[in-house]
Amino acid sequence: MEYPFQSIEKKWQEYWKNNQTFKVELNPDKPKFYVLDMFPYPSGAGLHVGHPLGYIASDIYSRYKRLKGFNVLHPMGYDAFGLPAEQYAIQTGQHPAITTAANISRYREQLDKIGLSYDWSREIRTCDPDYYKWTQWIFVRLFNSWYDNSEKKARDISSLISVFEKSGNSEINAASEFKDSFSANEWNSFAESERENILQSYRLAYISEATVNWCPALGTVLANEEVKEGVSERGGHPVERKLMKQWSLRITAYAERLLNDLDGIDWPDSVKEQQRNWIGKSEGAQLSFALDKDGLKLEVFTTRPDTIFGVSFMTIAPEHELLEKIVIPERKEEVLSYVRESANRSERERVSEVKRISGVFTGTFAIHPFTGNKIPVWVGDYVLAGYGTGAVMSVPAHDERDHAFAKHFNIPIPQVISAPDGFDFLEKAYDAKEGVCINSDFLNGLKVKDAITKAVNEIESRSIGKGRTNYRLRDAVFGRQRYWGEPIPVYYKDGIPYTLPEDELPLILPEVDKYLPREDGEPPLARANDWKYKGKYDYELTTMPGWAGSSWYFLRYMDSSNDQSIASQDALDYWKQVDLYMGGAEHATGHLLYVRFWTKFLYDIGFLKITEPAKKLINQGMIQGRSNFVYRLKDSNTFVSYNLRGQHETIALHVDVNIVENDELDIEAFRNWRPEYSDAEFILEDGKYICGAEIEKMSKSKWNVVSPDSMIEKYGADCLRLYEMFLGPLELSKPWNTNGISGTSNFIRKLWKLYHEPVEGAKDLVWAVNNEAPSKAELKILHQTIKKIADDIERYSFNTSVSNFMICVNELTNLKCRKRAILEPLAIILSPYAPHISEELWEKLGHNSSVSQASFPEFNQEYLVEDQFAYPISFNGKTKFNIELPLKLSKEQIEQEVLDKEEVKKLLAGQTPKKVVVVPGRIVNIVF
RNA sequence: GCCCGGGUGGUGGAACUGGUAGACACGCAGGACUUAAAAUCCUGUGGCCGUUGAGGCCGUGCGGGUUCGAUUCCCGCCCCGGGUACCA
Repeated sequence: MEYPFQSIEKKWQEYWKNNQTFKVELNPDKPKFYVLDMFPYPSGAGLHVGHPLGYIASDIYSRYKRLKGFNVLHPMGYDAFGLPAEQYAIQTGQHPAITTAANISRYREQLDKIGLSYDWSREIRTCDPDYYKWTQWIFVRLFNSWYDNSEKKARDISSLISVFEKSGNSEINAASEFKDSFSANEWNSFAESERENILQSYRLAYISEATVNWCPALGTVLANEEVKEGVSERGGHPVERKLMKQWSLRITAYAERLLNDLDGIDWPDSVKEQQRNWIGKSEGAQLSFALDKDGLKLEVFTTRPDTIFGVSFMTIAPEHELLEKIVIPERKEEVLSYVRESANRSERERVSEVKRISGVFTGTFAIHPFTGNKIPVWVGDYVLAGYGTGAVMSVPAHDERDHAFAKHFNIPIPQVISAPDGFDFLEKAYDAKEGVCINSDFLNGLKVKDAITKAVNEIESRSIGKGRTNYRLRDAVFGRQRYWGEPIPVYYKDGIPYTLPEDELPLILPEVDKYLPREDGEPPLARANDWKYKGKYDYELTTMPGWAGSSWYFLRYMDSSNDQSIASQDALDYWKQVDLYMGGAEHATGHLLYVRFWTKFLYDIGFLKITEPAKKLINQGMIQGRSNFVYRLKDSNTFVSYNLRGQHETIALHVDVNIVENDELDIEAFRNWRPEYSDAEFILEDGKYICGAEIEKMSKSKWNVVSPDSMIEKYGADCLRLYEMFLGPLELSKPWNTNGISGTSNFIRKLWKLYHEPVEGAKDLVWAVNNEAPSKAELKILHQTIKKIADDIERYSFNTSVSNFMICVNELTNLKCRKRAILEPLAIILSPYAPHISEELWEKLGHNSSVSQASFPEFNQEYLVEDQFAYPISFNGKTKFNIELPLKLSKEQIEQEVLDKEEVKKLLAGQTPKKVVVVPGRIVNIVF
């Protein structure tokens, strides 16, 4: 019998569980290493073969680090609050906690079968009150903090209040939208509600009236990154703009630090770039244009103050607060109807009709601060209320959008920056930051970059405005009108929000009769009976968004059962931060930005000593599905094989890939698959039914889901692990094709046969490892492999490791090597990849502890030293043949030896080489 | 449009700092074993021409460049995947 993977894999999974092999404790004597997977949302569909890709890679890395002597923290848990469980609860009435728990146990079963070396004693679930107590705790801390721009850190709100009491707000440089100023006396005379209103515009967690993304179908608001192309990321429902009272987190206070600190972390460039774009820093100037009315001023933000002499009109957003005041009576009706029209445009329309140009002249003029010219003020929806000042100075010659607007409405396009010869300003704008200023008074002749500096200086010295930095990043809307999330620990007294005292946390999610919003539109938590703080104060009814629990979970694993704190100071000091973080690229601007934000906040309040959650991040690629199709003749139950389908009129139908092998349909299984196919007829080719195939997303509806369970049942977990790695580079997306798995399956059998041999009369293979001394050749193979595997793992090149193991086993098989001195180290280096078979071999080699406690063998260069090298001899760069030469020869000797060879002389045919390039140990190139 | 990735055999992919392109595997073809099949093992397998124990030419998306030598570096273009979208 060959390698019995079923029994052996089960045996070791039980061993690891019973012996708590991967349980880890603080150990100051060992260097630590923290490997984290992005924890999954446990969906009802279970894992498909794409999900474990990252888990396997990080597991290999963890196991490797253990062998290298590190104390490895490698935990797993569940992002357990979320919409699918709640949608299911709405449909069925089943409490989402029940569905979630069931899904979790299914996930756990699947994960266990893969042989992952998690320390399960540290498991967390974000929906567990012992966990979300601390999520709420962080919220309370955010509520009680403000951001001091001078010190560039968050500080306790009490420090702000004491400044207000002593000197009002004039000396405060805070991240706040509060514009007015007040004195200490005024502050002290304010009523409590008035004070709190002011404080709300300083707190890092605050409630405010804000335009939000409202999704009627989901009955909740969504954050910007949960909206993709005008529809909800989950479910694809339309999203509209709506003004609502909302809890938000002041992430904008951290914009600059979130941007700068990207330089210090080893994350994929694409993720860093996405975060940079999302934060969207732009430097320029804010300046005001006087209006020809009532002494009003229009504030604009521009990144191109160098083009200020090219302004031919101004544009303000339809929502601009000055609009009603400045529009002249004759135009009022037209302008207001335009404003109404643009307000009613849904987000989807707005996004899909980007190129539509619309706007209306307000009848008012602004005065150019330098020329004194009158400039018409327009309203146009291409200007966004939420960015900058909601108004722009339009320079059509040098800005694409202004150009389109000017062209559409026949507004002049004055050129102020020199452009290349023949540039047609009627056709498009010249927006490159290259050239010199022209027609621009004191800026004439300056290059763009210098002109920007000069213009800002001039604007400042004339007190028209000043240099300013703007960010695209918006504060994060934090409340969700949903049931299945962390309650926001806030109650209201006289309409003023107060947070619960920290020692009264957690605020437990109450039971409700239905998971829908109440009839009056209040969120589901309004249905909870007698749910009041101290029996009389209303609680906040929205819950936290999905990303709350995941914004700090990496810390909880460090000390997951601590009931006094997020984690003990010892644990935080020891584990510090994640060394390797593995997860999907889709979290680039959501989770990965929030977790950085919370980490910095916890640092500011002195809780952490680190400012970034993860040193190194790897995005594993997606595994796509490979769908199979059958072709049904129109209006019949007859199916025609792939290559014959052209002769008929057919419809392609997805067929379950699990009843197709190498694109050949299992006809019996197909008939049994669905009742309507039980009497299906087939038109075959060569006696087979061949299916069509296509690469698509792996999903139930496309019948192309391959589960890890079915692969493990058929081939074993080690084989699946190896194959997932063998598919290609970790970061690349690639389609799953089960066909190739026989390669790694063969490898495991070959490996087993290296340690075992057939014996006459015996049914099973017999243990065959001996204690003979290894040969030079065998040692060379082993040490080459040790070096390659270590190098591969260090650079996360797991696919090439698998090839290298194959090469090693092939070569040792050819040498019939059964020597312990070779095969024992091999079992260790293989164990991160194929832990079950390695444990079994390790035990058979006579060890009574887990191979995970062994040491990674030392690589010894001596075994690789060669004295001969087969030099490739090329002529004019083309390799013709090899010549074996001693490596100790000098360049000159090599050249002489090579030129003396008959075959070289023959190819030269009497010509004298112009040049001979000799790279010792590499190549000889003869140029003639 | 802009910003990232990426284009190598029939397929997945390899090639570390510019040095023998196609490792390893799948698939395919031929052979051995077998009554037969499966499994296993052996051989071959980039293309074209030629040979049948000769060899030659072409070849890493396309066009150019640098170099003794380019899949690798530079310039221009094409295609595919992902992100983003009026951010002034």
